[in-house]
Order: sequence, then C-alpha cells, then structure tokens
Amino acid sequence: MDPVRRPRGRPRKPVLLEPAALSPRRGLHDQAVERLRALIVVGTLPAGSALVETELSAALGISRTPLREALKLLAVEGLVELRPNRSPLVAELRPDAVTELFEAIAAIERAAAELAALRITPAELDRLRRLQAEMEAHHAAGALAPYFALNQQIHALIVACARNAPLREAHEALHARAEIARRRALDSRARWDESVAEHRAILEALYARDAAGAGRLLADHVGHTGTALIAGLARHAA
Amino acid sequence: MDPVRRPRGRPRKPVLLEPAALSPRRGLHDQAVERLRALIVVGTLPAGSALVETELSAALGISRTPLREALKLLAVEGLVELRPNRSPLVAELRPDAVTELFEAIAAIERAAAELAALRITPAELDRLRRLQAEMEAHHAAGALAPYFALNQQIHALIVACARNAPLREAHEALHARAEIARRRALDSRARWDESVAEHRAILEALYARDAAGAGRLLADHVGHTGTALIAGLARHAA
DNA sequence: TTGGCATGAATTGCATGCAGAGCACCAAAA
DNA sequence: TTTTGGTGCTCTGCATGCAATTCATGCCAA
Repeated sequence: MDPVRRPRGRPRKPVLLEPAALSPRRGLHDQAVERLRALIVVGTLPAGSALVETELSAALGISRTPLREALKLLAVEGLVELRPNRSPLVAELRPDAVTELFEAIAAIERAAAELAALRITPAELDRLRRLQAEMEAHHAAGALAPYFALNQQIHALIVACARNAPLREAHEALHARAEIARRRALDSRARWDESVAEHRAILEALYARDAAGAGRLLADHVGHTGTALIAGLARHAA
Repeated sequence: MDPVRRPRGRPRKPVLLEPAALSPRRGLHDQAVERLRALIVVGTLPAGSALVETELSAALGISRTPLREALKLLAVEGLVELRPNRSPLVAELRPDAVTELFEAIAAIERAAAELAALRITPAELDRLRRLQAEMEAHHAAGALAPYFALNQQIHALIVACARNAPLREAHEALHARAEIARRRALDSRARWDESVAEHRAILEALYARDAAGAGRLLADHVGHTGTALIAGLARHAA
C-alpha cells in the first residue's frame, strides 16, 4: 500500500492564452466550439485562414484531441471547411451562400411562426411584448449592438415557442453564419426602421394567433433582412 | 529480425484503378459515422443501449479517437445522446419526437418544393417523372423495399432541386431519424395507395411550376406520412 | 436494518507519440 | 527555361497512456 496519498488535484499546467476561466463543467471540446465560433464570427479568425491544429490547440490551451472534435462540429455548422489531410479553413461566406442561408432561415422561421401562433402561451406573448418594447427603445436611442441582441432574442424566442426541437436546432445551426453576415453589413438606417415595423406586425399576428400571417410576415422579414445584408455586403466589397 | 518495417495497421489491399468517387477513402471517423448510423437505423444497436467506447471501438476495428469524433457527429444528428462522463446512449425515439420530426421535415420540404418549382430544370423534371413511374411499378407489384428507396430518392431530388445547401443539409440531418420511424411502422396498405397518389399530385404541381401548390401538397404529404407512422408506432407498441 | 461514507473498478476525457500524406524546395534532365 | 523526380519538413489522422469522474460495493455506526 502506498503510504503517500497522491494529491487529488490535477497538475495544472500554466495556460498561455485565456484559460477558459471558470466555465461550467462542460468538456474542453464543447468550450472550444463556443470559443472558436465566437472567434470566427467576430472575424478574429478571418475567412479563408488555415486552422493549424498545433497552433490553435496551443492558443486555446488545450490539446489537439478536443480541438479536433470541436473543428468537426464547427464543420457541421458550416463555419469551418475540412479538407482531408490538410489544415481546415475558416469557411468563406460567398454572396450566393448568404442568399441560400437567409432563404433557409426564412423557411424555418416561417414554419416556426406558424406553429408558435398555435402554441405560444400568454406568458410567452407577454415576454415577447416586453422584448419588443425594449428593442424599440434601443432603436429609438440608436443603440445598434443591444438592438441586435434583442432582435436575436426575439427570433429565438419565436422559434422556441414552436415547441419543435429539430426546427430549433436547425435554426441555431444557421445562426452563427447569419451573424457573420450581419456583422459585415450593419448599416442602412432605413432598413433598420423598416425592420422594427415588421417586428411589430409579426407580434400582432402572433397575438391574433394568425398562423399563416405570422409565418408569412416573419419569412418576408427575414427575406428582407437577407437582401439588405447582401446589398450591404456588396457595398462593403466595393 | 525483420528488416522490413511492416505497417502496423491493416494490410493495404491492392487497389487497381478503383474509382475514387465510389471509394472515397475517407477517414475512419467518417466511415464510423456511416456504419454506426446504419447500425442504429436498422436496430442492431437498439434505442437506449449504452455505447461503451472501448467495446464499440474494438467492434469496429478502430481506436477510440475516431470513434469519439463519430459519436459527437451522430449526437448532432440526434441519433446518439451524449452524457458528460457517461457512456453515450442510442437515442430513444419518443412519439412526440416523431411528431416534431415530421413537422420539421414537412416545413423543410414545403420550402424546398416552393423553391424547386421555380428552379427545377426540364431534365430534373424528367428524372422525377421516371422515378415516379418506377416507384408506381413497385407499388403495383407490392414491392415495399424498393418502393421506399425510390420514394426517398424522389424526396431528396426535390430538395436538391431547391438549390439551397442549408435546407438540403438540414433535410439530410433529419433523414436518419425519420428512417428509424419508418422501419418501425411500415404497414397500412391504404396509406400506401394514398401516398402514391399524393406523389402524383406533387409532380403535377412541379410541372405546372405552382410553387405554393407544390409546397402545400408536399408538406401535407409528409404530414400524412408522419401521422400514419405515429399510428403505426402506436399499433406496434400495443 | 439503514444511512452515510470510504474504496475500488469501470469508463470517459484529455494529452501525447508516431506513421504517413501533402507540400515546398531543389537538382537534374529535356 | 521548363519539367520531372527526389528529399525533407510540416501537419494531419490515428493509437495509446494517464488522470478524473462516476457508480457499485462494502464497512461502520446509529
């Protein structure tokens, strides 16, 4: 028998970059997914750049194994492009891909809005109304960043109210790429005003439990957002 | 002594001009995804069973590393349920999950049909017509298995004709779970006849490039299939 | 008996080693 | 000069080893 009890704590090695501090007990691969997604969305890892496993794992303070798992999951999300025996690339977001992306989001949100109109509870309607009011306040104040956050919450809440897990997961999977597009082209005051008005109409349709109307309005809203973004991207490129 | 260093892995079989398209030589993790998916769909790995990494990796003849990557991907597809620090489980398919699943598939296929009605080429329409004829022949002959295969091909082709990668990927992701439900409840002659008729109507709407009609018909068709399957599952459980 | 805690086996999660694929660079031939 | 073949290096893909976690068992006390 070993008289010396080994110390229970794992030998922590010094972590160079940000050590994923104080996160809930999830695995490193899961944290890596989130951190990498954030880095890609905000552009710290620019589109087209190679993701060399040894470099990235060192930068994240983890080993290659969980990193590889994370890269595979990000590839499913379309944020990363895997190549056999080659370094993965941060996926490029081409204009036609943005078109398809917003077509798909519109399709999913339309269906979600139709279901939500049938299934949403009064409490959820109330929460939507409060979010809408808050969002309009940010709009009035010209606060873009919080506006976007609220806007995103509202869309997510409507999808959640559809009570359909596959639809919600598909929606979440597309969200990061849409966010990339939004960040690249967040301009046009006119579109902003229009968007707020469209949100009002959607909310009213949900209150009226008008499934077809809510679906159509939301799909159109997403479609308009998409075309506006593509226009913005085109301006950006020029 | 052995002067010739032998490779540690499997002996490479001599490959003579094997078309890479048919044998893409992908990584072990990718192959593991397909093999596990097939094993789960046909029920060799029954719902609720624990997937112990060491056992599974030995059974598949691979190590735990690619197996773990495969399990993570199957979890995204909803075929496997991951639990922190516990063995993954083959996901159970509860009746309400089947309902949601077919709601989601109907939503995606409706959107796909609407887009396909606008974008489908004459050649694709022709191919659809031939597939439909072949499927009807199997129906007339009472050949269930090839009928199902053709049926799937038709649905996949319609989605492909929408020219929308995210929609197609979402559709594919849901396919395996739907297949599980189908295999559990493939009965009801009456529903079979009805389904063939519905396919005819969908095809006609596509020919007429009636986007709304094609979308509605296809969504209803998938919805009917879902309710029939749930009824079948209920019979099965009883 | 029963509740609580320690202990050990089983298994996951992560790190790391190693072989091979792919690429760059260079030399030699055309 | 262009092309072809070789050579070395880098990086991926996979296997394996080790620590940490979880669960089951058993012991002790109430």
